Amino acid sequence: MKKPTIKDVAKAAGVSTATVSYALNGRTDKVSNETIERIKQIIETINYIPDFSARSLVKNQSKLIGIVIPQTESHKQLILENPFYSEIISGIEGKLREHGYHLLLSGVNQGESYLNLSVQRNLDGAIMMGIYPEQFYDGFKKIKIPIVLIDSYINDSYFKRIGIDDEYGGYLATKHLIDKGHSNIGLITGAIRKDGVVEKRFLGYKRAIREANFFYNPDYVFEDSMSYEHGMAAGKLIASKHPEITAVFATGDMVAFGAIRSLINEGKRVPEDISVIGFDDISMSKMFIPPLTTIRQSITEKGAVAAELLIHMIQGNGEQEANEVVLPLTIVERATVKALG
Amino acid sequence: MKKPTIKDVAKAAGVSTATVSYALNGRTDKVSNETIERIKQIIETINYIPDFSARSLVKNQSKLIGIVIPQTESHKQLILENPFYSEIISGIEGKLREHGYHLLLSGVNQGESYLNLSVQRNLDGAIMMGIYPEQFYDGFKKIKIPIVLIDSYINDSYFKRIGIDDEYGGYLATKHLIDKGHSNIGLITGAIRKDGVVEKRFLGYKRAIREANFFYNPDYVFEDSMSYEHGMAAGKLIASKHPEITAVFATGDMVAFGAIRSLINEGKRVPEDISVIGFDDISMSKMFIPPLTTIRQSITEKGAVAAELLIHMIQGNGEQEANEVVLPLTIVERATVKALG
DNA sequence: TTGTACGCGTTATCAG
DNA sequence: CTGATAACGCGTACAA
Repeated sequence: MKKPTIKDVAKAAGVSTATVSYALNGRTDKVSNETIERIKQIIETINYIPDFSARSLVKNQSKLIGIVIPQTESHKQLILENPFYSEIISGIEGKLREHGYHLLLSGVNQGESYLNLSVQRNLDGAIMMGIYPEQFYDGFKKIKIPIVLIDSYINDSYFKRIGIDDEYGGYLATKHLIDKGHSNIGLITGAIRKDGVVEKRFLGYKRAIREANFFYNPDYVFEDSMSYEHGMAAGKLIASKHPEITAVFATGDMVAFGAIRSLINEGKRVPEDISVIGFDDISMSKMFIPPLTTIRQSITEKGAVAAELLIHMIQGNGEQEANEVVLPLTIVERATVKALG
Repeated sequence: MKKPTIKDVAKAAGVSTATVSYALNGRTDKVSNETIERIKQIIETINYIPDFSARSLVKNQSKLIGIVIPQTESHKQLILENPFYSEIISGIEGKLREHGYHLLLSGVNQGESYLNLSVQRNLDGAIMMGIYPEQFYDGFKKIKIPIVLIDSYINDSYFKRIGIDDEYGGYLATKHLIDKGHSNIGLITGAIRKDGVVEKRFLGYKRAIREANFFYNPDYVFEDSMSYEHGMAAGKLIASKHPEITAVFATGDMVAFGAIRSLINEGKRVPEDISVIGFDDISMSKMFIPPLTTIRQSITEKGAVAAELLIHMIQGNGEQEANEVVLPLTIVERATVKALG
């Protein structure tokens, strides 16, 4: 048997579909309480479940939220291998569900646009991570979909933002190394792009260096991608070409893992010979051996707050709220940084 | 301006909506090629994008696939912290998208059922990981939603299954340790439940032990949850109470990480004092220090194949295909197992 | 409370 | 053979 519709309920209850609809939506002004009770009974027994497609069509809201995350080069796969993203998604999904929304997780094929998806599926909103070409943002503005940006420094009041003070984080990490007596401090980082988080962390690094009256040496920054592999490559370079470097700030934990690995491969001990500090505190960081000293941000909370902001925007309570939420940062000292001398 | 509908296209093209619909679906038997061309032009210029909700309503297919993954106790959050799940989701999403489907990622609130979601959203199919109460499976059968089970030993021809030979994997891991000269081999594992993957791995462990004519000692199996924390706890126990154990088989890589960590904390060296072998080969395993020796399965492929199976079922080509796909297993020797003596 | 038009796209039926 | 008309799927909300 096919699934029951609102008509079946109406028929069984001996009322009109309108009444059922009102009852369902708790419009006590439209239907008497007794009728509501009776209808609820019937819904129970025949096991009626409203169809979201139909609802979406008439109410023009899908209760569906999209999430835009970077993809692999080939655009074939999401980079969920990076635990940072999966943790944040966890946070988003939980909060969304709490408010009756669902999460549509999709990458985008070559050439196509996420905008298409948003329109097709009638997304009520979307959460974006990473930075993209400007036209990408413009597209969303044009179709008026509420957007929350995670870790973005795009300054446009159309979007709400949630992030951390990356510059301060970079400063904090570097300062920590300096306080421990290090002066030749390497930076291993993903691509430094304008308005990206990495740029800010880099800026913080430089500020700490300058503040300590050290010489900022561009040769000490190893910039490529935010990946384990790049960490490996940079670590190797440092071990072989820059033995004077005694400490490294990796702008992401995964990068730090790679660096530590190759440093050890090259015969260095961490932290005895060289200290490493990471950034993010993904769940793996405390499990790593040695446990990673890093700048902690609450990743799951970031996701949850992003979801909350978005829901407020969707429900129209967006104005009375801050355009930007900045989450706190702390340093968590574990076992990869050692005081010098 | 609001988004263009099929009517707008029809008006602009001077044809009926039916014609536009036919053109869109490439029904060359219904519309002349020229008309199709002209309509396509117009669609381009006014930027028309069909609405999936409307489509879903009439075609009764949503192009939406659900995915059921275990949740944390509180039912608040998905366990995406375990990279195993995120990697598999990566694989699923990529393949789904390739075929024009999208992924709905949702946990389930306390008391509610995933069935509700499936009906509401008109899911075309779902992929399930983990094992659940029987009624859960029955529900899906009742509403006739195609389901692919990942890592399940539920034997019911209604479902297609994708997995590995877990018993063999458990055997392989244990045998490897035995071949390296170990005889007192501990097992650290998640809950051993009937028809679960863990049970099979456990069985493989026992088979290898018996085959080698060793004594199977129940005291050597540390069963709790498939978590880093349990690995830690078990490792500590082994170090303190069972110094005679020289090798450990952890039925999941995360568990192995935890075990190694506490073993080291307790002053043991891995692998010099005690060997550890894991299971799964999540991407983190090769990054771990020391790199984890483990039983490798292609997690991403598992997801991709699951998606493919499901799509075939949905498209009705399910019968001509195997009910079960078993992916290969290999042992990857890294640095946590050492030959004895 | 109810009848019903409506939202959007599909498709069976009918006409040119 | 090309194209139009109209009913339909499901739930909502306005006018009565």
